[in-house]
Amino acid sequence: MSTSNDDALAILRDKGLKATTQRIAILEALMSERAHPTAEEIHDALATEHPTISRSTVYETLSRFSEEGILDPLQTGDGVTRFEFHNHPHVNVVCIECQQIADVDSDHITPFLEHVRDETPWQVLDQQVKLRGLCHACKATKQP
Amino acid sequence: MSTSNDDALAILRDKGLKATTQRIAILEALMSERAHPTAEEIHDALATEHPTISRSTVYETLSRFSEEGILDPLQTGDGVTRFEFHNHPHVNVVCIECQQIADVDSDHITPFLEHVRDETPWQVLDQQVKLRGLCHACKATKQP
DNA sequence: GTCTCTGCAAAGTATTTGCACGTGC
DNA sequence: GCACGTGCAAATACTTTGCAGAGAC
Repeated sequence: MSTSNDDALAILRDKGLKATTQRIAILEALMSERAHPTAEEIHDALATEHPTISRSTVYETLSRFSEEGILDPLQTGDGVTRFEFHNHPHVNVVCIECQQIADVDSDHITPFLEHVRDETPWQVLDQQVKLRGLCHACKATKQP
Repeated sequence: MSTSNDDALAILRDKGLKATTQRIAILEALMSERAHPTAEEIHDALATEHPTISRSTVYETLSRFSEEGILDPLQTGDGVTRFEFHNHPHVNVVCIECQQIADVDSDHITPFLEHVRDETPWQVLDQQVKLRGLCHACKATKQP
């Protein structure tokens, strides 16, 4: 039993979700990934270890996890939903050329979000800061 | 000729886009709307005045306008893309119950975004801050 | 006159649904 | 044992494409 397996198990238990093989596999995959995979990519990535896992299970599991706040869904504008493991507040930067996504940590995020939460009369549950631009490689390609 | 018509015309000219009846209609609709309509909603809204406008024209025009920075596309998580006229930086708050969207202005946004731009090595072209939560009405319904 | 835009229908793609079976607790 | 989760296939919904004709400049 790996550590990440135990971690995944603990998270599921904590949320009162049944710890099935598939859910643990999906959660482990997302915890170890630094990428921001799509439902399809996760499905394909699990195909080797779990050849029988179905698309609907992956979709169902990902949306369940998102509801529970275990994952953050992220829409980058290319029509597919990407997922990342829910971390401390951070900024996602999306490259408009290669669709790559990176995370930026900033000390300014938390105080900023607190300000905004004070300024809206709504009850805020979740937040997302997204930048669009050009990554190193694509910037270089565009300006030779 | 209404003022908003002239405004729309000026924007199209400025971007070097041909000023067709359909484009002016779509742009006017989005400039006067305080809402954040979907492509379908825009198509339906224009049906009375322009019964022959087609879905593909609306989609094509909206994505063209987004490319040019005239509009901001906004994905709220319900699977459809919404559009708003490109304003000064602001925060979008999305109600997870009724899918309503509101805008929040905050003096803290611009300085915050400047900080983040300094903290990433990427070339930032555009930014979006999105909060998810409960609007007044839905909050009241949830906590009677 | 030229080139871009429009409209139609048809295709493509991500995601959801219904339902029978299987599995964790 | 019972509820919840899974897998399959088919359906749905949003968006895109190809192409002929029309309209802006």
